[in-house]
Amino acid sequence: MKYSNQTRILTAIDCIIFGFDGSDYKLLLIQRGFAPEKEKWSLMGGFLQPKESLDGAANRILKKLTGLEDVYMEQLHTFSKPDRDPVERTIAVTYFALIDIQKYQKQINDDFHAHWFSMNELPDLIFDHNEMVEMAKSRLRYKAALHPILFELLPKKFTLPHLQAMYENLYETKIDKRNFTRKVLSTHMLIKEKDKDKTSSKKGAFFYRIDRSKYNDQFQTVLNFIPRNEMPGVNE
Amino acid sequence: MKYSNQTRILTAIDCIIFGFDGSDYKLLLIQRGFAPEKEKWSLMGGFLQPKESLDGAANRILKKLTGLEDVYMEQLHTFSKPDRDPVERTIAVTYFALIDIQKYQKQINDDFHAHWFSMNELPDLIFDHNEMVEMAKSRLRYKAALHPILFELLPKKFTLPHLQAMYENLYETKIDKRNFTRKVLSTHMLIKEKDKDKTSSKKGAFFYRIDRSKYNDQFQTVLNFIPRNEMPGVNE
DNA sequence: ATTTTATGTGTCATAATGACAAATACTAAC
DNA sequence: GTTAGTATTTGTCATTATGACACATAAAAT
Repeated sequence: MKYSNQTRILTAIDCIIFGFDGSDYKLLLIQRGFAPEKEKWSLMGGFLQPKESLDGAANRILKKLTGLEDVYMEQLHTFSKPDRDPVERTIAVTYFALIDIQKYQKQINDDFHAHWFSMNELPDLIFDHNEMVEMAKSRLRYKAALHPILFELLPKKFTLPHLQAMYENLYETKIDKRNFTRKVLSTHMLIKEKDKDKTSSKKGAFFYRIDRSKYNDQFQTVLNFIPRNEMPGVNE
Repeated sequence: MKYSNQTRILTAIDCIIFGFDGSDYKLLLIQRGFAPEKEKWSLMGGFLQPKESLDGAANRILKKLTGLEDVYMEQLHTFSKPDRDPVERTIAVTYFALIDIQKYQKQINDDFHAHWFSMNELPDLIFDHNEMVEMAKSRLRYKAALHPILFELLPKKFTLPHLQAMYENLYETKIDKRNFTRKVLSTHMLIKEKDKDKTSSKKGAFFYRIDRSKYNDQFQTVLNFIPRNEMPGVNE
């Protein structure tokens, strides 16, 4: 038994993959290997398979490109303009993923000619992928203003200046060190290590790591690391 | 030209339609008119048509049931378990809508045997519609804690006790009148009317209406009408 | 005139926030 | 060995936001 007189169409999954290299946000893009728009830059994607859920497909696609599993990923939005893919009608379900750029850099499958682009210097993308990226950036800014989601971009050990740079960069603002540190440490989500990162200063900055249980407990809590009046970019 | 060797499937749209009758949150459900699960309660839905976007489909479906247009509606999530519809593989894109329950005219279209159910006393729904409703409730609680979205449920004129009841009911908490009023009025999104609602007290409560321009300006702003520690239900 | 009932309003103590500058640890240069 | 240089680290104070708390008021009903 089937539903009669209804149209069946393709379902694509596209992944917006974020990284942070210490000073800039990056997006992982690939060079499309087939027509149309061959060799143009694109999000990593694929088609939904018969026995697969969307979450399953997104994870499959992310793993194919990066070799990684158990990555932070959430469904973003489903795009559906009738002519968004000139070949054939396709709706695209987008996911956005946050990965530790160090961890994944060497595992990238280069079949796809993947490349990390600075989030602020992206090439033109195929179809409606520019629009997808804009929505993902907007969602990231929104969510990061309220939840400690940016921690997903960090390596196991990181410093407070590193963390602060991540927030300053995302909201294009300067934050007072003392106030920022106070707020971050008051959550008790960070554990101070004994060693320092000496790469960026002579004095060196202490490493910290995430207290995973505190992090998970407080993930839903509405935080406020950024001064409220410095959040003009927060909207969705 | 087509993509070869890929599976094409049905795309459904399902709408979670919220209302507030002055004391309780309601969901508008219909009795499914065809097999399988005929006569079981269900969300209002339909299939995506060839030349239609998802937003277009959602609005079409909402209008067919309620007669209403220009309603607050946003895409919620796309559901995709391979066997979620026993007839045939279908992915379902859900939308949630907030409407002024007074504007809904049942006589407009009773082909669907629609009925408003209390949000806390819902019948069992077909397929994965229970899960959809749970996600919508969760999203509503989350978003309403941060943005003045519940105003979309209100009639043109409403009272402060009416507004407060909406928040108290959603978060199952009591809020101090004085503190609530202070916070709400400090946004300047409300305009006091000269007349009163006499239906719920002898003294009567002044009507207010929304200042649309202030409302639009501040919609993205992160608000805090509910005491933070009273928001255990806020998560997404 | 009195009672009744929901509405409308003000104060205070505490917590959170933003603004602000000096000392420190280490390296490198002399 | 001393000094200079640079990013890191840390504390105070004034202002604002918040939560806790109780009584007067308007209008209808008796």
